Amino acid sequence: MFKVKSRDKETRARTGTLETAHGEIPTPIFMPVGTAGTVKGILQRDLTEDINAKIILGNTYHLYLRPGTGILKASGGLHKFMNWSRPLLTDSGGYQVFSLAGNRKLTEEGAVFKSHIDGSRHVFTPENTIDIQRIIGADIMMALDECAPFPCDHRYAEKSVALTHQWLDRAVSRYKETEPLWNYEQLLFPIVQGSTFDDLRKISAEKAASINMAGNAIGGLSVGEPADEMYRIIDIVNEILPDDKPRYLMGVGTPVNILEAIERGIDMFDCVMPTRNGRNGMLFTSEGIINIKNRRWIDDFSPIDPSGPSVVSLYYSKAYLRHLVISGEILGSQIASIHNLSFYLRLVSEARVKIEEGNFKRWKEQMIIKLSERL
RNA sequence: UCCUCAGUAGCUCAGUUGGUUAGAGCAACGGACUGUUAAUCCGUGGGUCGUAAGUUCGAGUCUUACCUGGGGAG
Repeated sequence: MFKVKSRDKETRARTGTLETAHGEIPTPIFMPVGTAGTVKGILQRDLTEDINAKIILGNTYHLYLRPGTGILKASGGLHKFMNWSRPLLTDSGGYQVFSLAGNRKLTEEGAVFKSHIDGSRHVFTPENTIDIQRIIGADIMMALDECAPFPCDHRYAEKSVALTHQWLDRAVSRYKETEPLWNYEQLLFPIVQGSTFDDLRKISAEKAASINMAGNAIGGLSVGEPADEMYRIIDIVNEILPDDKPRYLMGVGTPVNILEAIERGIDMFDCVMPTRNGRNGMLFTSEGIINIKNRRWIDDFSPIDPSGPSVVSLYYSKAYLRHLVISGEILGSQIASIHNLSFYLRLVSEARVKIEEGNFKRWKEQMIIKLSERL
């Protein structure tokens, strides 16, 4: 159940709450990515207490291959398995089918793919990805889709959308004819596709809206297209997606991307950027974006981020974090990830406050400038 | 003192029977990363080949002397 709390007067931005079986999620929200049942390098305790993540992702593809549905079922679902009591969302594996391009084949039935772990053959269908997500016990499940590559021609995109829609119908049927395994409600979100083609995006948004699920997702963006293209598509799609349901922009993005999308009416985000880029030395701070590996930080003993999105941001210096990352120390990855995730969570939290205060637009314009700066 | 092995990039080392602008890994420096196949990947700089002489059309490669280091003998 989604409730809109307040709306920005100048833009499509809004705040709200999404109720799930494991708790209420304030929106707009950023969801840390925890592919294999872990947000890489971060303890669940830090996730709840320091970062204050309201919901995290898991991935059907990865969890299905390892540890496998047997263990997930025996453990009582992913929440229990990983000791996470807040909401979970699982991606259907559609994106993996896309990113494993060389190793898969799409058929009407589903996606045939080879495991990146041992090369074994598997098939994902709209039906079995629902079944797997039932076993995982995700509060929000995603329908299997095809994430078309960019660039792709209209013909390919049209066929891809048709396949995604056919799969969507089947996923919805399976969803409706099955019960949750763990005695709590699981939501299912459809995914809008259509590459950068306005007509296909409109058709796809209408399709998603028509099946009347608890929320809707936009996929197939930030796959290489220019940011302006992405913003344009978001505008087109959000014009059509129901306003009283949450809109989830999958896989996005940079802090700037997120603010631009919030302005356009997006409520939910996920992205590997704060964790992966953090591990690789990229820090998002109130002072700008920094590459902590650069020599210039070698003797900068000021806090990682004096504005302190997390305790580690204030507790450790840039010079120390540089030393850790340069030395390949695990703690470096952890600190960078905790800081970046906290930065992202605080960014959306501030956005919520600004929307409610009625000065989102002005705040956003100022933030964009700061967030684009590279030090 | 003699014998022997070795000296090539900051480090550890490749470099065919002599044959073009001497390579690698690591380190350094910079970059990429957007529903994670990523503690990953890409790029750049850096060498009087221990020194000096010789042989040769041509020497990191062969010869001689010396210097430095390892091992051995006395």
